[in-house]
Amino acid sequence: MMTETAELAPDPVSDRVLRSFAGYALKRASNAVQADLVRTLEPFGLRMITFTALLLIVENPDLSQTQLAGVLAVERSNLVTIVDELEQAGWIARGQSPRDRRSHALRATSAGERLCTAARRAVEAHEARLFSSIGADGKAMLVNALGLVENAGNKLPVGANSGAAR
Amino acid sequence: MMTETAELAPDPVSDRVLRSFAGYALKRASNAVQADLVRTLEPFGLRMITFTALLLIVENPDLSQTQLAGVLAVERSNLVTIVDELEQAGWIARGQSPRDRRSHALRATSAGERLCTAARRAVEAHEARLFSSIGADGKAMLVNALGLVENAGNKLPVGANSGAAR
DNA sequence: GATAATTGTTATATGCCATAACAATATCGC
DNA sequence: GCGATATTGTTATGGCATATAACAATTATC
Repeated sequence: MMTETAELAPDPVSDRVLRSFAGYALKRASNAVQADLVRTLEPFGLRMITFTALLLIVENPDLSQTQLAGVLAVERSNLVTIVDELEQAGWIARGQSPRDRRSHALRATSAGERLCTAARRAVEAHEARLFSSIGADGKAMLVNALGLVENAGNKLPVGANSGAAR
Repeated sequence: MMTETAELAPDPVSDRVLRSFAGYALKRASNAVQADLVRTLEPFGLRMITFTALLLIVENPDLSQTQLAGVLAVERSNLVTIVDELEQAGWIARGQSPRDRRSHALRATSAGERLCTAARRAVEAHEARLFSSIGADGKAMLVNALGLVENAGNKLPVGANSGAAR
């Protein structure tokens, strides 16, 4: 939980009280991993959201914008500029859906597929670099534990209406 | 890594390709924990950032805004409205620093200390609820592993200049 | 004493995210 | 078959978080 603290300041105040919360450790680790991921993707001209979108389009040719928005957990209106960015860079194309003239069929271009392959390798190297410190067994346990914690977080107390976490 | 996916859509596309990344699990768990924390703090009229600020002020009476901004990892300019919010609610007060007329000495009021105690208990219950699924040993291992991953994420490759993760 | 740095504040810009509204199109119910 | 309803993608807009710049008052340094 909580906001993350920086590392240096005159007369720094301890974040020891925050470190008693596992949620704080979770947030700090998540932020560090994301910051490293941002640095990893920057040379490819990709942001996290555009890399994820490209990867999903490569893996699911002809998916619609509504489907992509769903799996990315973003509003359809906010997906438009994400898809625009990938299209304008020449990495994907909006095709006509054969069954529904309202829909686009999103496909990666050859350039997009090549970029995706290269970026995915870089992301896998970023993951290997960050998670090698805890070993393969440690990583498997971490991912398993995170899944349990996520499920617990998404289970609401009695009386609360369910909603997607963000 | 990556953006999180929602749970329901017509013809949903699988996020299986994303689940191969541990960073994705990390982000999903972090988002679920944060969403639950937001729900936990809402009845107290606190946001995550204001709860953390209040907790730090309670634990460190007379700290300055610059110190608080440092430990919260926010810009001094953006701390102003956070402190305003706590002050206007009557939970903290900006006092004169005895040694430096530029500085404020931030202190919690009695009401602020009581609110902090109650909110902290609720946050501890939120943590217990979310992390009980992995047990005390599992939680300790998780926090340890997260620390290692965070450290690896903050270690930059040779040639990169160091910067605070966010 | 002059200069530089610090503290807190204000102003501003940008990006992200949410909501509303709409045209074109598809589906549903009668 | 037709009217009502829903869906898809887009545009517009507002709020929030975050970053940067500039400034006055004050402190620290040389």
